[in-house]
Amino acid sequence: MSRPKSGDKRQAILAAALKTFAERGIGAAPTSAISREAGISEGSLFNYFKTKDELLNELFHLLRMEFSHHLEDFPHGQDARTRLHYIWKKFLQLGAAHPERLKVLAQLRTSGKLLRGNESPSSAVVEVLRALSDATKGSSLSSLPADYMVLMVRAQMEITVEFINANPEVAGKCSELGFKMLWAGLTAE
Amino acid sequence: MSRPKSGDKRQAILAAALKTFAERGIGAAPTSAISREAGISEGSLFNYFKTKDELLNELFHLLRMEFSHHLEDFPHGQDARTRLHYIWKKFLQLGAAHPERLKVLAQLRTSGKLLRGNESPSSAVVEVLRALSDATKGSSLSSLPADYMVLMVRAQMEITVEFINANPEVAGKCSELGFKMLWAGLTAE
Amino acid sequence: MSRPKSGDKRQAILAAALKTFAERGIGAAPTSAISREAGISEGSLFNYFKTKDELLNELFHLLRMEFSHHLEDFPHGQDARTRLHYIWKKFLQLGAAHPERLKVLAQLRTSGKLLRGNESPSSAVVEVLRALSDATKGSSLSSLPADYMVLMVRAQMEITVEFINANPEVAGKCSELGFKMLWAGLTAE
Amino acid sequence: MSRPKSGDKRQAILAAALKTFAERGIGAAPTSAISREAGISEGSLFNYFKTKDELLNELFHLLRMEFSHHLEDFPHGQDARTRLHYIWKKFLQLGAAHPERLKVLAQLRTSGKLLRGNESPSSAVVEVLRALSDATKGSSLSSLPADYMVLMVRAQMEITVEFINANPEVAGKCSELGFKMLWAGLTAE
DNA sequence: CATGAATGAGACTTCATTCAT
DNA sequence: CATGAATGAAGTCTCATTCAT
Repeated sequence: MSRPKSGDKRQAILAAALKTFAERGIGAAPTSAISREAGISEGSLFNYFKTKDELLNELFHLLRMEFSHHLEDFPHGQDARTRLHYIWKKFLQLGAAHPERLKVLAQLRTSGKLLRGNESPSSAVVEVLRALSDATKGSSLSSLPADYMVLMVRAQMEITVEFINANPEVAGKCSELGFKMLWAGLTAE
Repeated sequence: MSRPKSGDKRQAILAAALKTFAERGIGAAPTSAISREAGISEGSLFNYFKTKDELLNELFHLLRMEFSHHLEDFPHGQDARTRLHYIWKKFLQLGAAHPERLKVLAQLRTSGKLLRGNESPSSAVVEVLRALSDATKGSSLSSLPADYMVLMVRAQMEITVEFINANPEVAGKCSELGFKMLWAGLTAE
Repeated sequence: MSRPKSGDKRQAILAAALKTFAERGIGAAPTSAISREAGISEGSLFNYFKTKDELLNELFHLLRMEFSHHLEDFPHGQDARTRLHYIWKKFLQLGAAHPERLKVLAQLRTSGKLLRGNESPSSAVVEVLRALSDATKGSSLSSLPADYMVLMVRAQMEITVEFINANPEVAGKCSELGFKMLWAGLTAE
Repeated sequence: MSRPKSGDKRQAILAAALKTFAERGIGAAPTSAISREAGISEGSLFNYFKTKDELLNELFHLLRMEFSHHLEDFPHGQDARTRLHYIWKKFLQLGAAHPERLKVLAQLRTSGKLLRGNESPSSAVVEVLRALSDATKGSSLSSLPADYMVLMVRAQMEITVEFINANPEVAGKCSELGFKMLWAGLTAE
């Protein structure tokens, strides 16, 4: 991570990148469009991010981190289902409020530009891991790799957000029954 | 008479595109690299595909179709679980045998270059729909949109393939327990 | 000039070239479009014309010659004004009937692809020369180069045709008064 | 602050385009040749002109404007013949001094790439219009469209320049008698 | 640090021409 | 002779990145 030169400007660039990538797709978003959107000069962008790839990686990092900021009233003491349900609902809320974030995250993941090391678990993921561990305690599923189950959960949440954004009229039903499916799967047997 | 436009060459281009996209990512795969890989001249590619976008779409179409060709001994008469399990296993087998196919399919889906009409359900999807309809009959899940459930199933299969390719040592366990999770979710209550 | 292989096909190509050039402009008219318009294969065109430039030159030649075919009832015995007026009217008639011909002729002249030798006077030009020579006999204008005056006459006819095609409602007036101007100029003093 | 976008460079590009178009024809003049001639990189050209077509249009505009700059001692108060003769001579002078300018202007006009709005009359044309209006006052020619007569005058001047450039030894004669023809035509009757 | 002009390596695509069939 | 697939040079334009100011 590079040392901030002007935190504001750095944030502005990342926000501009998010917006531009969401609107035009990563491959079709020139750095010039990002800097214009950020209100800075073309050259300045490269004072904050050495290359476009570095910007991509830092944006990816930021988007993953941001989710954790929304877990402030996480119900730490409660049972696994309650905790997982909390994360599920938060994820869906954020997906509805900022559809572009997930879209860009998905693009970034398939872009082939991400460096290793961006994959260290965020605090949200840590909570998911704990909840999953509790949920599957004693079941045969507890022998599955934790990473695998996290991916599963994330995939189901992402699909649900995507579908709801495309079909808002079924938001309630998908949210409710989607979680029921998820939980039933996790507690199989 | 002139040299006939060769089906072989067309296939060679599609295969070269698949390979190049898998290796370098769609956005970073120039048509020149594809034609070189296919062993033809740069101009020839455009005798077979008017545009790079057209090539993308036809490759997408091909990859989707190909999966259906592997369903020849599909157990039509059997119960829903058996039929879905068959598709799950086939998907995992193909994912293991041709990891690049799924990677490229995912890239194509997020590329933003696909035309409408490429989205009509393949015969594999039709079977999934039927199996899901049978599986959820009488459950509250039957009120979920069919599209949503198909996306769910696909997502879970893709995640599983991806994880197995990255961690081959847990292939058996993930395949078995992954399907158990999926089925338990689908038959909730 | 090359020996005809199939006169019909040769004519078809020239006609197709005329049409295509008129519709799209010489620079934007690929040989493939011409051969398609002519109903032959792309390669065949080059059996009749070694290069595109050769086709251009032969078309130019043809268009110039064709005008002369329309002078069959040329009033050979009459006075200079009558003869020149005959040519003026014929030129305007043909220009109205086949606007694309003049358009293409002008394009060919400014294309920079014409070989020398295409400039030998057509029989129409010969008649113009004679009429001009008679008209200026005894005037100071007779000391002007004959080529210069021919160019002048042609330019005035071309401008008139072009203007009439763009403004058909003033065809009669421009035809009549345009010739009056021309003749008055030629008989100055 | 950055290097300012230099007016000089812009002029250099326009001059290079003029030269390259004159030498090779518009259609055969690649932007790479223009930028090389201008002494800049291939990409830089597009910093000054978004498109080759834009360059064409701006060059056309420039060439038309430039002519008007040479009318500074235009004899405004004098009679129509004097004023028209002044324009005739200026046109011939400039045609002799810069033969490529007229060649390129003619090419641009027939290129089919000019935008509307580039067609508003230059100040030179305005003066021609006034002179023509005065010259034909009371004659039957005054009923001709003004545009038509302007085209006529321009065509005669262009032909004369072209002929003189090809045959410099008759420059004086063509200039003098050419104008006599023009004027006699305009004042017919 | 900010700026944006300059760069030049490619990207995609077109097209005249050739030549195997 | 006819065909049209194959070619590859060339064309226009884009864009990440650099660097003079």
